[in-house]
Amino acid sequence: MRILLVEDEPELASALKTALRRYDMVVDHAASLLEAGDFAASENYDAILLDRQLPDGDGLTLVPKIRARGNATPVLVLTARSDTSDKVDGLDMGADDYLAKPFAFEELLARLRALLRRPANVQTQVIRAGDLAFDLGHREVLVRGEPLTLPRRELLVLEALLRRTGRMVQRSSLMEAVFGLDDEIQSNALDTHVSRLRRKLAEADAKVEINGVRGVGYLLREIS
Amino acid sequence: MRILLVEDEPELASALKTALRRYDMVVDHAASLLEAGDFAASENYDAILLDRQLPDGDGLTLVPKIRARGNATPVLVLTARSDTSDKVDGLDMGADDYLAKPFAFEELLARLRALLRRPANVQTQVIRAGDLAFDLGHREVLVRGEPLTLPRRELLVLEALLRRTGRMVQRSSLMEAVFGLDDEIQSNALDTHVSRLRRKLAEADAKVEINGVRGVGYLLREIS
DNA sequence: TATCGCGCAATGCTTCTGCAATGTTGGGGG
DNA sequence: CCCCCAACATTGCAGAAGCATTGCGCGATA
Repeated sequence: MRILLVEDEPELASALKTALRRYDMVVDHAASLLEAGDFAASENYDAILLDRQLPDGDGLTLVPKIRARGNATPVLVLTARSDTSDKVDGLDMGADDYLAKPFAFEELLARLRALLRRPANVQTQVIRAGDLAFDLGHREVLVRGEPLTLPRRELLVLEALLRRTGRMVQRSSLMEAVFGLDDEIQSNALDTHVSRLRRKLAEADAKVEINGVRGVGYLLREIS
Repeated sequence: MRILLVEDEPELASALKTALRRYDMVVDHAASLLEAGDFAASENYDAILLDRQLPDGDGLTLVPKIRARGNATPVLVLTARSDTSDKVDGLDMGADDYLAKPFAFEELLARLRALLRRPANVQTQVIRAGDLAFDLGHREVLVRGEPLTLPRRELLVLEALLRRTGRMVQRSSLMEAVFGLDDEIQSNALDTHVSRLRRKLAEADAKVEINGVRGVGYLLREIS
């Protein structure tokens, strides 16, 4: 899951980023309207967290702009103002939800999950392959019922591959799933994670294997 | 956005169609399993809404069928039955999400959006010939649903030929497609790649064959 | 502060790929 | 009608490019 966080206050931004990371989200941070527009145009996000008060204008104006580009990414607006008229404004302009500051992080997360349609209490989606079961909602990997704990980046790699079990995942697409924009990667970090993941899958005897395809990417397949 | 709606109950079908149109989706409607199979084979859809109870059988059986043809279109299953075992069945057969009737239209739409938002499920162009399916976007070749991994140059040869299945491709045009303008090739490298590709296509029994035409170039034909 | 995750870089290895040598085919001229 | 040459087919090989693996150190986390 990839989130665009638009928030100019550095302290809050950094706190949110850290908190969201803990839920295995890849977070890109934009501190201004301008930056946010660029980010939203160039990447695919699963949701946008949007502050209204930004140095270069009202965050809300971003919404019709990206909607006009045919982008339906759910937007959750954060704001200090909380009267009803503000809320109506926000929703009218195409935002999907509205949260007044100050807020409890729990509530933010709950609303975010609702936007992403991953309510924790409802039956969550599980992807299976080989003896693996990846519970997308609980961010948990089971091998024949036994939990397999994986570090964040490896989990993201596995998720991206599992979503296309048996089929190619381009290298670029994997990079997008695993790294945010400000993770400046200039090495074979992805290969590293794949390698470590491979070892763990083999050790757990998960009955899946990750094949690399030179010049294209990776694919995960079930083995008997 | 192009949706295939598979639903035999006329009233519900028509209501859904109208509702989805309102969200700028192009909806094709199939009322039977047979019809659905034809539609899915001949068009590229961004998602399929699939009812299970159809006059000529269980809608779910459609899923493995289209997957076997190398079609990865996300499928959202609609059903009256809603016990957990049914859901697991559905997801195991390759469906992407599951929604029990009766449902709120809002929820259907949200789940549909969620499916379409997954970057992995962005519909890319697929060229078919014989038992081959070349997914241009993912740079992947499937033979009857099984991935066939090919090195870059052979992939380029195949792509160029597939784009003109059954018609001549001039040698010079192939050269350009495979080596680009920068590579200075001064050998029979192209012939080499064609040869290696031929062997792999034969081994995979892809039901296509590459014919050379002296002095002109190559063409790819389907064989029975 | 001890642990763990993570990016990085060095190393070794696999696979690709251009090339050339050799085999095969086909068509036009003698 | 047959031969010969040119064009294509196939295969082994070696250089190169890309990938896999591993140890290391820094920095984040608890």
